Amino acid sequence: MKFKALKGVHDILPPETYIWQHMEVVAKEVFRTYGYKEIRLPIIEPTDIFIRSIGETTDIVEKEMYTFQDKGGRSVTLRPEGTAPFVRAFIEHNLYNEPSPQKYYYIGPMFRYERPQAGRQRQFYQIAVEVLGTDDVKVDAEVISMLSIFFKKIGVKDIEIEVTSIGCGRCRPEYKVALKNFLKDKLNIFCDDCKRRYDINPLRILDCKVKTCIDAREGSPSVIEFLCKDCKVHFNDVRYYLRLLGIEHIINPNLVRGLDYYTRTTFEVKSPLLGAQNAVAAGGRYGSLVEEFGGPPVSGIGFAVGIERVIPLIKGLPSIWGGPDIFLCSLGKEAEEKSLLLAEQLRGEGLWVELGYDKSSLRSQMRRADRIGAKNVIVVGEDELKKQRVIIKNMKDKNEVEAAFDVKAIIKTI
RNA sequence: GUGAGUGUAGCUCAAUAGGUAGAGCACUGGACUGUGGCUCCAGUGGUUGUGGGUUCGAGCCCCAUCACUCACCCCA
Repeated sequence: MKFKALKGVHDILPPETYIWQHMEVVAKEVFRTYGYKEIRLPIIEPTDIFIRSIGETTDIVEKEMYTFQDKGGRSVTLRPEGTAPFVRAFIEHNLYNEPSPQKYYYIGPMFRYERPQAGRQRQFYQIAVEVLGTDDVKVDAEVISMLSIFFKKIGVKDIEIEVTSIGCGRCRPEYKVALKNFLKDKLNIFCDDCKRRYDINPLRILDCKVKTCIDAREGSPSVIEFLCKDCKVHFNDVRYYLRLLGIEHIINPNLVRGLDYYTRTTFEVKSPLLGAQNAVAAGGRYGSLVEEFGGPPVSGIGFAVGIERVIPLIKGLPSIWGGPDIFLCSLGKEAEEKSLLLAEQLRGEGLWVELGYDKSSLRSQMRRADRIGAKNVIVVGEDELKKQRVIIKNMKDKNEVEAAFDVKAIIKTI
């Protein structure tokens, strides 16, 4: 019987784990300079928080959630996204009593029961940030700027930032009506999916890739024209600050977000180098989610980066993948014991030290040292023990020197 | 959930008209009693995804099933 990982769930092995670590280190460092603090959240939550926030009729809730009953009969769900759990925690711990705005980030797995394909798995990882407690447009711009700087710092260049505003609870319904009116008499031209979307989520028709649909929606009203006065001012300010910060971006009124809680600013980072799933990060403002969850009437904004989607965009491995500082070759039982002790002492000094564990010839130990990329080899044999000295060989320039059988002397020599 | 493609060694792939599975890389060891990379040699490793069927005989043909991949839907 051979066991396998579940469909859409992957092991992440070295050396890829080094890229993951690198990405997390860079993210944390960038976020720190903006004042973000880490928050660690459960990956399992009461089912209701997702239904209430993401939206009852969204695909995520209708067919993609890992939902089951626990032994106490509660309906629980592996989180399909992070904002709802974050808002739950924010309110539960009264974090709005901290100085405003509150800035947090979290890193971890999300779960969606979907058919896997390039850039999509059932367990996937996100690096996400959330800012609560302010409506200030500068934050919208700053969040997008931080995201762009993060990509720059990890060396991802082939990306485009798309921004739009989808209005608020007042103006969006008006736009929906106007859009449906415009599309109504052309409905027979559209593909089957779009016909279905017309009733469920007409905004999504704007995102359809079918050529006839693209032509048919030509001249449709733009969400931006329908923004109410406040939303319009807000969006114009976002654009102003993005320009001020010199963030290259595209205004895409057809940008569609899948989650119901978004209001006003939404944005997406795409890469043309990826497959059909080309969004590497996405986010937006959520104006009333906190209040709907029983918290104070504060607005929030955040984004999530899909780690698996960014990985293929990072060119080459960071050079942290080196070899051991020292490889100890030993010959004979006494030498093996002395080497074991010496290794522990050297490690205590912060060095990466490997041993030739299996009794084998010096040749074979040397070969092993070479294969794993050891920088130095120390030979401990009978002669050396007798003289209480060791031979240190630099593997790169092949030079050999002698040193006293002593940690300090060895460190000084290498 | 829908559609298409692919399944042979750890990895990349061979196997002519169906005749009983091979190479390179990797790994381990040797040539070189205590010195790596190069070279040469050897070894480990496969019920050809699985189960049926056709056939004297199936990696190859047929059916089913599973897995993986890509795309749709949808999304990070």
